[in-house]
Amino acid sequence: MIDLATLRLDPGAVKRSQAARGESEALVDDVLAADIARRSAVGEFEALRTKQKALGSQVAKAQGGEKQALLTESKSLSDQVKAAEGALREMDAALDSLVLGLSNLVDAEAPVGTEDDFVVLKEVGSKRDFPAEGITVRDHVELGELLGAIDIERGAKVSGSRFYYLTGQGAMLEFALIQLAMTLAQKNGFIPMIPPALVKPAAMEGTGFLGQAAENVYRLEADDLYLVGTSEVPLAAYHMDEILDGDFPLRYVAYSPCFRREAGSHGKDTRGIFRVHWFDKVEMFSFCPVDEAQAEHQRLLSFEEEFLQAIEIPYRVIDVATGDLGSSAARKFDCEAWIPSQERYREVTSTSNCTTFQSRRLKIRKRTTDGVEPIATLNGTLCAVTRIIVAILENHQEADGSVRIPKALQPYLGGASHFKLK
RNA sequence: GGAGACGUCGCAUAGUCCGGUCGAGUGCGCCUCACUGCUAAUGAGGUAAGGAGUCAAAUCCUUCGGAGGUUCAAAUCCUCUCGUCUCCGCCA
Repeated sequence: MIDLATLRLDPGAVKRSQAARGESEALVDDVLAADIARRSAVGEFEALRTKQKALGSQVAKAQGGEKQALLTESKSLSDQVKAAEGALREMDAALDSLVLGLSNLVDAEAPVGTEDDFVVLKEVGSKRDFPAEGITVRDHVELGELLGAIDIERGAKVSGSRFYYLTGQGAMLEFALIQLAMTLAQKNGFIPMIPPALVKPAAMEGTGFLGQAAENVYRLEADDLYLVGTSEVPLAAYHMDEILDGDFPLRYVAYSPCFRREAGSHGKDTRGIFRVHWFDKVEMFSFCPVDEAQAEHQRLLSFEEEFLQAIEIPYRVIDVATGDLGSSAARKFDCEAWIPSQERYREVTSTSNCTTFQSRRLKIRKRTTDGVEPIATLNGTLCAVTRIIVAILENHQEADGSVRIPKALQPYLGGASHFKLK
């Protein structure tokens, strides 16, 4: 949620942000109008309520005929108060729904433009020259079959398209990745968490996933619960309605399943496990003071890079353009791993600085010497298991279809150096 | 799933039966000041959030788990709901 005080002061800035995202500028004027209407309704209601309260205490003390007269007066006032309160509630609701439609203010540093206008910040690691090694590149589906690591056919049989089984070495690889990710995160000061993957509407709404992303969210009608698409949701909502004390940044790392309907991506990445309806993920989340948020964002990015480097995957980092940011994000960096079978970089991690957008919605603040203030929230992927499996299998494949295990993962896989053919 | 108890300002609690004097008392914690060489102890004062308003104040409004209702008036009465605890049932 945008800060209304800021919006009143500088509506132009909000309009520019909306424009940069390719979203409605007119909405800003609508919000301003609704805000003025609401404030006048507040005044009316409060004036009447003050009167009613004063009269009420007179009623309590009065006797006999005087009391009857006061009661009559009070009765008619009561109707006016109810009407004024009703009007105020409508104004409140109208303003709320308008404000919730506004996306976060984009960071001034973020590249302006649409999806393709991202800026490549750097490329790290070296891509293998497979032809030079005499290797015909196999994609992860083929490798997964040869290794007995991924069973996509049966995933489809049991659950439908975009579902899979990890089997044997594939299943163990997931555990190894999680262990490595959680270990690195803990070393970096994150508190490990296993959060619930089903959440109430307030948590989903508060993290901004019921806006433009709503069509990608699974909802359990019978119980009014949502399946989370990322543990960002339960982690952000963990401190919902709380005023935080103590040391910042407050960092959590969670392992959870993630569920996505992939409604808008029919026909995209239909092969393999690159884009699936369910996968497991290790996600970082940080609560931090506003003036430290940008530095913390860089740190989250560096933790993502640390992980990719540990598993020896060539990648690049992109600064995502304003038009491709989620509604909560002010700025976003993606790490894209090199995928040999596609001969291009593909997103494997993403880190967003949501500034105070989520914390305002979720009513999370931090205590200061004189009062409270909103806090910034940031999130970042540490390991999206399926995509990392794709990257590992393809980048570390050998001529016979076996796959080299990067050193950092070996301790979690019984010290083995390779995934062997089944 | 069944039976019962409970949910109040950081924590613990009073107030609810019998509606107005309750935005709400007390203890602890915390902050400021006084006193003491320091600490402790003691004394005095202060100590929720959100909103309207203002240069800033004053002041006013909202909130007693949540949502509705009754009433001139609700922490207090009614309904529903969520959560916690105890006991029973079922179960990984």
